[in-house]
Amino acid sequence: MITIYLAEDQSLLASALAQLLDLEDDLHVLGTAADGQQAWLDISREIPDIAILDIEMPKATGLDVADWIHHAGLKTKVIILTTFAQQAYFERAINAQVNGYLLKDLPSDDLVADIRRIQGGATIYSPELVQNMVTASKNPLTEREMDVLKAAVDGASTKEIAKTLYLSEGTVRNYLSAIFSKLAVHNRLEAVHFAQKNKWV
Amino acid sequence: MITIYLAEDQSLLASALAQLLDLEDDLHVLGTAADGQQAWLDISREIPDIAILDIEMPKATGLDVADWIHHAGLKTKVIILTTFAQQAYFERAINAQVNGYLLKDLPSDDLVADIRRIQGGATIYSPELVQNMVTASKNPLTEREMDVLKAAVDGASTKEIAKTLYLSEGTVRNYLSAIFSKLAVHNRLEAVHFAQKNKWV
DNA sequence: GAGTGGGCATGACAAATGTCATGGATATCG
DNA sequence: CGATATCCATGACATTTGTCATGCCCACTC
Repeated sequence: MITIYLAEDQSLLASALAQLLDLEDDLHVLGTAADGQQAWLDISREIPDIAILDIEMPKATGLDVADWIHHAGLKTKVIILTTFAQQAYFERAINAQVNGYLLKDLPSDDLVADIRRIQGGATIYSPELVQNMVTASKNPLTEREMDVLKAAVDGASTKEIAKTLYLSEGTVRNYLSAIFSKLAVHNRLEAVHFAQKNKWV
Repeated sequence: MITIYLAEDQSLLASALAQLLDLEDDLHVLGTAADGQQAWLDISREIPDIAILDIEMPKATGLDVADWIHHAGLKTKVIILTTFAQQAYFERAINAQVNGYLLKDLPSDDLVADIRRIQGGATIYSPELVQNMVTASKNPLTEREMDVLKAAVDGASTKEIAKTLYLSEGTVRNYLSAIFSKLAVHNRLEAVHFAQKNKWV
């Protein structure tokens, strides 16, 4: 019997999936949570065979929980189950040594099959993501440039950015100009769009 | 026996939900689709008792399909099932006279119960949304202002906007200024954020 | 150690953006 | 009808934003 813990903040999916998995003879859902904190509390106490974690959840993300499980040395195998193929997320998940990274864009039968294979020792990454890893546009911005860009996404003025980062206004404008140049755009709005599209922010 | 058609582009949720609903003695899932076009083709041919439609799908949204069902005068009852409580979506759904508007943030057992009640003639709107309808911020922008704002969201310069809308640059700047004033912001980036948050664009 | 390249920081200057006052057209109300 | 209000459109002006040349510091290479 494979014991499973499910953390997913969209109630409909969580409850549907929990019921469905429980119908399988060899699977048993120990519990579910709608936020990362609760998930970690339960997982660390019950030590399920498999933890299926959504990424975007209140209080703590699935990646946070994956880190904690990894650092605590639990035997629980971790499956990240998320909506989109986000490079940054994926890289972090690999570092946390998750056993599976699957997209919600797969049929539930496949998920069941993957759970069994992962329990058997396999590591399964969604093919789309592995492919992406090669082609994905690397972020060409320096750390400081990212600081400035992050400070600018919400529409803060040069003056405000300068104040929060303890820079002169000219410096802030210069960073932004460098960012535009690297991203091949010509104003903040376009730069923010670009960054958001690539999930840098 | 209540026949159901399910349109949902997230495969995992679609397949999980389909299996789950089918387990109920009095429910039967005729079919599923991952895009609006396919959903309409099937629904118009098979005329299920209930169509459960996600909103954001490829090719045609669930709201498009709801409109078509309404105008074709099918007996099929429509349930919109979506993630977030978006006022604009909700209003359009009401105009299409949908029989239910539910959020994915509810347990699957509740969904099953709501399906039965709707088949029995009830109309069920998510309480969050009805409440929102009262407090929701109405869009204070004029038609022309919206034109300008839409032209500006992708980072177009004043000159570009002026050209596409056949206005002088001064006029474009003036519209933007009026927009900022009405939205209580001070630059394009903030205005775009505001508009996107309220789903005006 | 000299030379090279990259990141960090700045100020001067040019270009784009935001604000304001104004005028015409149209609709509403007493 | 006149008074009032709203939307559309514009140009003048002030402010903010974007570009460029420059200098410093550090790491790497020859």
